[in-house]
Amino acid sequence: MSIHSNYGIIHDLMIATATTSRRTASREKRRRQLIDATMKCIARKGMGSTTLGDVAKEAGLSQGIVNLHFESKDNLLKETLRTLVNEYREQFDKTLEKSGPHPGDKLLALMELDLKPSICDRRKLAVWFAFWGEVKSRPTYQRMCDEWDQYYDEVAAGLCEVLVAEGNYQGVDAAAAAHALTSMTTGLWLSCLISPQTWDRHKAMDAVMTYLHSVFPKHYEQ
Amino acid sequence: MSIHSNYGIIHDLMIATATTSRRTASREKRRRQLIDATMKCIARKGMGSTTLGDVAKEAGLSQGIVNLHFESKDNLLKETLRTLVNEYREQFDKTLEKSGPHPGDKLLALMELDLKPSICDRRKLAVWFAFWGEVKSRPTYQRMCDEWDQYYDEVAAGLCEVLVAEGNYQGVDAAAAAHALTSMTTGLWLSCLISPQTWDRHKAMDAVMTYLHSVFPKHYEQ
Amino acid sequence: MSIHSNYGIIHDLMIATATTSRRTASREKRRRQLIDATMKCIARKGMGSTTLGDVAKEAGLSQGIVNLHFESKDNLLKETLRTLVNEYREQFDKTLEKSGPHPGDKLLALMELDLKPSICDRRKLAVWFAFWGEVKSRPTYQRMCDEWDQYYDEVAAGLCEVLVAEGNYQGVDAAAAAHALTSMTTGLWLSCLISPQTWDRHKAMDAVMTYLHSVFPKHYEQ
Amino acid sequence: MSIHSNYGIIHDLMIATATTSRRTASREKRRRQLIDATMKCIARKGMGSTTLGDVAKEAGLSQGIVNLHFESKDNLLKETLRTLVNEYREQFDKTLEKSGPHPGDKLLALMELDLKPSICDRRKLAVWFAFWGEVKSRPTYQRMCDEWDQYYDEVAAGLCEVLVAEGNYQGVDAAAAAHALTSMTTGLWLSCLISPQTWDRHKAMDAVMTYLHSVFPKHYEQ
DNA sequence: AATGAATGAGGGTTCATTCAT
DNA sequence: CATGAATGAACCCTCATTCAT
Repeated sequence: MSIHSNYGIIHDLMIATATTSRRTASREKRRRQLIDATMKCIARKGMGSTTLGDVAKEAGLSQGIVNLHFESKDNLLKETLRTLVNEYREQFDKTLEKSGPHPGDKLLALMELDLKPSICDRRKLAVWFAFWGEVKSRPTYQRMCDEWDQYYDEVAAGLCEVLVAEGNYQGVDAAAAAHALTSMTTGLWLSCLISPQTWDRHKAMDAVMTYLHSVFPKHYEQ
Repeated sequence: MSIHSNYGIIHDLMIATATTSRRTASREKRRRQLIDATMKCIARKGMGSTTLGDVAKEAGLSQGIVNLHFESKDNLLKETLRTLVNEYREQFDKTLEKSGPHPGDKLLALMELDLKPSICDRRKLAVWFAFWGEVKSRPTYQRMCDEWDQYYDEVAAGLCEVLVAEGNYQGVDAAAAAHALTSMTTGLWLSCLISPQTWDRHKAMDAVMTYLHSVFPKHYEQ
Repeated sequence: MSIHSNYGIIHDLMIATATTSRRTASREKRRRQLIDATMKCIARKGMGSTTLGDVAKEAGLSQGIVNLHFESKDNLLKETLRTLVNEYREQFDKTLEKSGPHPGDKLLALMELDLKPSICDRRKLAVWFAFWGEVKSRPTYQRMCDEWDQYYDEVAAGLCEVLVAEGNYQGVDAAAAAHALTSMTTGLWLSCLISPQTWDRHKAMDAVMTYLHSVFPKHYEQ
Repeated sequence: MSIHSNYGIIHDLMIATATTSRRTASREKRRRQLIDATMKCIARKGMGSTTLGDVAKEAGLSQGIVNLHFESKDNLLKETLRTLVNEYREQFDKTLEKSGPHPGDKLLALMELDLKPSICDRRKLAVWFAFWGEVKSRPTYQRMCDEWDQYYDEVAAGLCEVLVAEGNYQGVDAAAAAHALTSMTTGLWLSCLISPQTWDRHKAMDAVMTYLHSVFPKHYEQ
């Protein structure tokens, strides 16, 4: 499968936020402001303890504001997750685009992205894990996360395939290797979240490099 | 560091449940019954939507029962996490003990444990992720998870060290490799939770084997 | 008491709407438009569930419009009741004026008016009953309804008096008979509202005729 | 149709309240207490302005009590209407049973019942009208009121039929006469509600007697 | 030890009202 | 005049907790 295939898998995730027009500009800005406040609250107080009052206060607005713009708390959370995913995806795609032309460069760039300060930040990670913690009981969350994961995996698998072919690595299942890699970042995020004193982005990057070097020794130096 | 060192790191996790005596036997049984019910509810409804009423109903008991045995909901959840960790630890230690004598066997056995049906089960994983989702805002949860992670990492690192030494693998940081491995299982769990139709325990095990084979080729066959 | 006396009893009910001038013509039109929308909403959703938002939407105008024209919801409702009463009164007076010259004709015409489609319509009746349902706790409503009832009763009593005198009906209390008659229409309205499948205007008219024939056999045929 | 037929028409209205048992005795008592409080509040403040807090305070209990016993405000109101109807029906049936054996006696007794202090009381009437005011937009209320009305009408029609036959009244439609009668009480109730200074039970009774005397002169004296 | 009725604080939500545009 | 975003009080409802039994 080519690296560039299936980039549109989660295209529908974008639709909802695509309606920003001149007339609704301020409306969209408000929504974004509230979503940002929501993330901050979730990071600070946890999902279960985040009330609409907290969100409103965090945004410097009034009680009823969330229901005015999102109809319900449920919807606010859904839109927050959607934004979280879209934002990540944007950075993901931009990274894919701007990184060196070689698949090896791209794969490394993606790993670096995952461990960049803007992403591998405890506050942001807390929000991701908060949503993942509800995935089992919230089909909507599951679907959104699933779509994104599929996409990420396919891109990573595509890149690994090229590496495997290029390096003529014997007995390496590109898809499995790719997923091992993407799984690793999730696990490293948890470490950063749970053990911030033991783990940081740099140690995490070391672990990733160890892996890359082991699987694709011809492409990645120690 | 030896494989068998520091087994006592999370010893204090055990204290709370160690007071089981003849006189309080039924009390402990009730507590356990309620904790089991709590896990079921969290898996089914999510942490935020699990009420003490739900737990009581799930246990087939009456409304006030939780406060009678746990004083507060907060405490119930804390004890639930403690139980979750302890239970995992017991299986972990037993696996470590019963598996083949060679560190390579033990490492593999631990990986297999993580992907066993009794552990890599969506309902159980949902509970883990539910707690992880609150880690950032609940120092108590963080501490419990942290202690456990430290332990797991040290054991895995100890095993990897032996492998690295034995295999004379050049440029492999045993600690990093070990953590990459433990991180991977977390990520694979998330995949199983989020994409049950795409991922299952066996595909996850493939990813693990790919990794082991790449990092420790002399110890693990494809 | 003459039939034409006391027409001015509820004269003050008119004051509020009497200020229509050229300059405020459009203002009055808007008010009327909103009052109509209010009635429609009350009929459809009930008084308690009718919000200013509903009214504005029904009128095809914007949220704050009602407060702009009526200052408060309370006031809107008061004006709605006033309009309801005035409208009925206009038809009442016109009927009284245009019907045959004989009191017997007039009395019958009034009864027919009450059971005309434009009045004995479930949507309209729903509005009347909605206000009557609040009479006990709203002195303003009570006063408006009371004034109107007094007027209606006096007119009806005046007509009946003439009939009693003319027919030399022995032992008939004109006032009581009149009130029995006006009460009947109220009850028949409730039947039309509650049991639209059982009751309609024509059956109701039969009941009225049965009564008229019984009390004033010389004036009304079966 | 015989007087005694179809007494069971609204029998199903009774079912809901028939579950009073020893074990639920206190529960039923609470429900009744709350329903009584609800009626008082509706009479005093109106249906739209009656909050669950008002009801609880009126009952001398706490906020959440209503939802504990009735699940929702909607349900409380529904049960209140049911109680209102059942209570009336009980008095109705008892009156029918205990009154003199002759249909003429029974019909008169029913009219007297409607104008008795315990029924023709402004507070109680306010509750009836409050529900009638919502009938159009609440099918449940409509159905309950409708069933009751059908029953009342059939009984009254049955009694009138006997009178018509006995008195050989020419050209009197028993059903129409009966309904005219029952309608009248509704209208008289409204008069008592709206014009308490002008109307009272006794004047209302005069109107009823005027009617009875006019329609069935051989059975009722002036 | 266990029940389950009762409490009351606090949540999500609605909505009359205000006000900048 | 008219709009519609914003406010914030007050509602219904939930639920952890208490307590009499």
